[in-house]
Amino acid sequence: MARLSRGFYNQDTLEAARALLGKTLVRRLDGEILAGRIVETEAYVGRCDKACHAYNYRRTARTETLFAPPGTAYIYLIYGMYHCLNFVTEPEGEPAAALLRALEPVAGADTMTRLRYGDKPLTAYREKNFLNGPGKVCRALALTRTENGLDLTGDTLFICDRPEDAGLPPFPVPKKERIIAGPRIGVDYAEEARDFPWRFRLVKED
DNA sequence: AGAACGATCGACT
DNA sequence: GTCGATCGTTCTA
Repeated sequence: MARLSRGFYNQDTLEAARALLGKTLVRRLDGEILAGRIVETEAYVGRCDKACHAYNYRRTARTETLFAPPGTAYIYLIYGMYHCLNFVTEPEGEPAAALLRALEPVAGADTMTRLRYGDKPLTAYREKNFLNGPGKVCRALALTRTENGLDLTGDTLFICDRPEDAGLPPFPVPKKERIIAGPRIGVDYAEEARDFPWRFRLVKED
């Protein structure tokens, strides 16, 4: 199965965050394949970014994963009850990562729905807000701190250019799409970094 | 040891 | 639009 190699992650974080849009994230869970098309990311760069956990190379038990080799999964607990998944970028020792913010479901939708909503009835509201947030994505993929540090070149969690690269049916890609950049969500405390246009979304053209 | 806070979400007005 | 849930991480002392 053709997946992104370590070399992909070993690049500038802003470039990686943009390049991840449209790619297919694959999660293997109990032999089943869960997958989604990446449609929203954010960049976090420890060297220069006060919103990054590892700003100014701050090294703690939590941020240790950000110093790992590129192509490592950085997963942390936020607000005491949700998790966020990041893809570590840049050469080892440069603490930086792309945060996964949203997916379009590609495979394993039934399982993802159950992980996210249990037996609650599916409403239009829930359909619309299925995978459009970092905590939601981690819930639907059953990712917690247990998976922190996973190697993205392994078999449990990885990224492909297209669903076919993981043996999945093709995803109907919209004819016209563009990338929208804007300020990141939830980093108002981060002084000048709050305004960095480091949030990237893949949106359909009108 | 204690306190403050957070890369969120869903319920509610 | 507002607000509370909930707890690990981090810093202070």
